[in-house]
Amino acid sequence: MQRVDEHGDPGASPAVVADLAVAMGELEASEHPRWVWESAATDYAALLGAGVLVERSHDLALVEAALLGYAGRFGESSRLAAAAARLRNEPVPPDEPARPTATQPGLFDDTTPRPLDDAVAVHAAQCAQLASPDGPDAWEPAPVTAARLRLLAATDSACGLVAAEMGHDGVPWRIDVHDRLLTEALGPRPRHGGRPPRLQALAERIAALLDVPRLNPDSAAEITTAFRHAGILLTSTRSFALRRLDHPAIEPLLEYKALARLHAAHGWAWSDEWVRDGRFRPEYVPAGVVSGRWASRGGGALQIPRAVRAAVVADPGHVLVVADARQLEPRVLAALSVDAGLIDAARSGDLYDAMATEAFAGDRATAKIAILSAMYGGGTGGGSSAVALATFRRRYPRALGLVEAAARVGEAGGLVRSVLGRTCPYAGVAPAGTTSETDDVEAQALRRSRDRGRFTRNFVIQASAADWAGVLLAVLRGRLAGIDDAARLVFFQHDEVVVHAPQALAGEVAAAIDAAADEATRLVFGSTDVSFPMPATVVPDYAAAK
DNA sequence: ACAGACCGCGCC
DNA sequence: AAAGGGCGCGGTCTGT
Repeated sequence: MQRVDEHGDPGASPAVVADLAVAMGELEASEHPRWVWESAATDYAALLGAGVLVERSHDLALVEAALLGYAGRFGESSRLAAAAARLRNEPVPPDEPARPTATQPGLFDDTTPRPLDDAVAVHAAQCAQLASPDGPDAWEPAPVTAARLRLLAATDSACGLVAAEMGHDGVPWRIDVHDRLLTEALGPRPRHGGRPPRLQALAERIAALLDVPRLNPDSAAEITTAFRHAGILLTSTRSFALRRLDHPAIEPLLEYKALARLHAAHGWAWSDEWVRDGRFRPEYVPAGVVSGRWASRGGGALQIPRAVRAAVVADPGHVLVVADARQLEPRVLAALSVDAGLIDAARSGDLYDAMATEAFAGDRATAKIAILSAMYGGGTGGGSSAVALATFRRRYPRALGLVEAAARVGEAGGLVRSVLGRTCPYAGVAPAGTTSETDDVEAQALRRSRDRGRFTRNFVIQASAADWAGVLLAVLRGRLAGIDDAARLVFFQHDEVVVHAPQALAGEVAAAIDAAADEATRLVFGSTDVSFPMPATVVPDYAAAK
């Protein structure tokens, strides 16, 4: 263990302790320092196992990743060993292949001496980079100051703590409720795998209606052939395309697809694999997505379908406090662009409603399409979304100007950053399937350029929204710790949090979420007129939240 | 037989 | 109605 100051300079010489978890627990209680470690994903997980919680950290791997991105150095390893080797101008050792966290050596079971000097050196270098950011030219929606980049580093580090704690605690999950939901939808669980009764019945009905014995509805090729024999040419077997067709097999096929999806992705096998002791325990990866959104490994944690959310039930005497930031991305666009009209709309609790009243003749759906098209790069065809986008351009010129500026930079091959300095990667190779032999080279280049523009256009918004959500999470974690250890974040999904808490604390938790949203807004956007409402509902189970 | 690409769909 | 951003995952299909 080594003490360092806020610039990363070491003070006294390293201390050797007999029991690291005990020593850290004592220091945490007496001094609540900012712990510097390679990665909460490995190091904090071990500490949590020993029952020690910490307040603050500096996550070398997460900060290294953010700083590498800021410097435009994508694809380089953010592991401590790699960062230390770069500092020493030595060859960078290859990353070990990813292993499940449980089997990774952490602070507590590594038999080799920890590279304490490496950690001290890399930390000091990161502090220096955070104090005077240095990176390639990039388009920024707001100047990325040292203060903003430091906030990004602190936020990613805090999110590392939240992710480790959520992974450790797990999401409350009632397998009996889950089983009941599945049985109601699919029929009883088949004993030896295979299709549940309702799926089998639907498959047979579809086969009969298309006159193809043993037709497999999961096979796009078989479905396409079967419909061709029935006189219908399919361009795709996606639900939205099928829905428009007129054939008696369509309705059971759509039903089959929905139920088959439930069975395959979140059915009994999923429950067997991912739920233990009444908790669903996925692994969260903070900033695992280029935009800084979280990713997850295993169990599809960020895609829990509405159909099974009733299985997320609070423990006896407890409740779930569920809150999502309403229309987060449009509000981020309003705050970044300082568009007077959009800021006006963002004063309202329902931004789309306000836009509709102001500019879309009261048509909320069209108002929503207009702003989503602006942020995602839609409305380029001649359809109704193009008309909506034209109205948006006229009424909210600065907002559209911001995303179009970001798109132009991307089309020209440049970099863009989020409000806190998260930086988009350079264009990679064209994804497979986006080229065809009939295209000439220029057409392919043009499409790549436009795809890139759509990506950077959205990146500015999505990544800045992820900045805000990360700060919210970091602030909320601190506020919850001030209420009671029993009030725990158990789920986070882009713009939504779920807190599991004793019933008596529900009101305090809801107030903490509200205050955390305000604080995040002030930290990220300063004194903006845009409000970021995050109303909480107190529910017994997740399905009751919306 | 196995690996990786592709598709489709759940979530935001 | 139409088709634009980001993911993870399971099934099929294809190439070796």
